[in-house]
Amino acid sequence: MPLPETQIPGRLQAYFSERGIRITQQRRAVLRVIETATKHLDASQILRKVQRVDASVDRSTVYRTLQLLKRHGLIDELDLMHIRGEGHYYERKMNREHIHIACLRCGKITEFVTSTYDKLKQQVEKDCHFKILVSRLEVGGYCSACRQ
Amino acid sequence: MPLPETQIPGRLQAYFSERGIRITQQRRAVLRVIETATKHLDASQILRKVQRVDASVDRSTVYRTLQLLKRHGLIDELDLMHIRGEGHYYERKMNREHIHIACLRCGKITEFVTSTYDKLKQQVEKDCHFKILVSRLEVGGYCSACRQ
DNA sequence: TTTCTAGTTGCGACTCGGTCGCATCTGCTG
DNA sequence: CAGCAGATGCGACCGAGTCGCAACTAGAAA
Repeated sequence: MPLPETQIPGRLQAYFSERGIRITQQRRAVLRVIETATKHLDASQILRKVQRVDASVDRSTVYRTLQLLKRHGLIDELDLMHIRGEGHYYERKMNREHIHIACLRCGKITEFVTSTYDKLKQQVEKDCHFKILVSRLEVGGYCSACRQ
Repeated sequence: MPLPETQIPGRLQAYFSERGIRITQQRRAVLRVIETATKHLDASQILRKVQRVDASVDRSTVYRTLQLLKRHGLIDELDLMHIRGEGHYYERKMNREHIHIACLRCGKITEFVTSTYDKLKQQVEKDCHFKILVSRLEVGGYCSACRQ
């Protein structure tokens, strides 16, 4: 019998409890929003979604949780070429790093995975004697629809 | 690995006068600072350097000039993995796009040019039917010195 | 050389993303 | 179930960047 959905700890929550990081109601809500997000969210969007579950959650709690996740390498921070505003977008860290392709006209974000990216990072590590922990490749331009 | 200084001084100003963009004392000072910079500067560093020449230049003039340069594709805007603060860094657009490698411990920024990067961008254009105008690849990790 | 004006500037007020200090509260372990 | 380290909410704060407006100026035209 599977547990009811609210009791299934997500991957992020599992990571927290394994490491003895305290899981609070507020954190659980933030993690849930990030885990179930279908697109890139910025901090204020995350806050709004969290507050639909628990209206008392504060901005700073969301920011602090995002910092925590970033420090543990569980989320990636994106700029998305500053298409809308100056803030950052967040997404769960995926198994495979991918390229973010942002259309400067319609604002659509596409993700693209290719082994060439992995090769490029390997080359940087070798040629520059550098240990890569995070990388971010963002591309801006016009998608095929907008070029018509 | 650092790029050679191949830029002819005054190119930005030349671009302006060719296009009939008004050249003011303030703009001249900002362009000069950007053209003679030996490292990546953020807006407030540019302002400080400009004010050493003309103390009356205002923040907003620097920001407006940076916007102008960005719009004309004459400078690149960098995040540099937010090593110090949230602001942006600027550099003259080079002939060849390069990767920015930021050491998360000592803060050193290295630039790296490779044809693999060009190939990767070509692949994105082809596979995603996307016209790339700007791209930004930033890498964070530990340099060889900091790993000792 | 002087005149004229569209474009630029300085200023101050503002927005917005993000941080911090502090009093209060709460997961968690014993 | 008690104790407390660590998390939260709140409000003040910070720094980056923007904007409206009156004053100024580069540079074309006379």
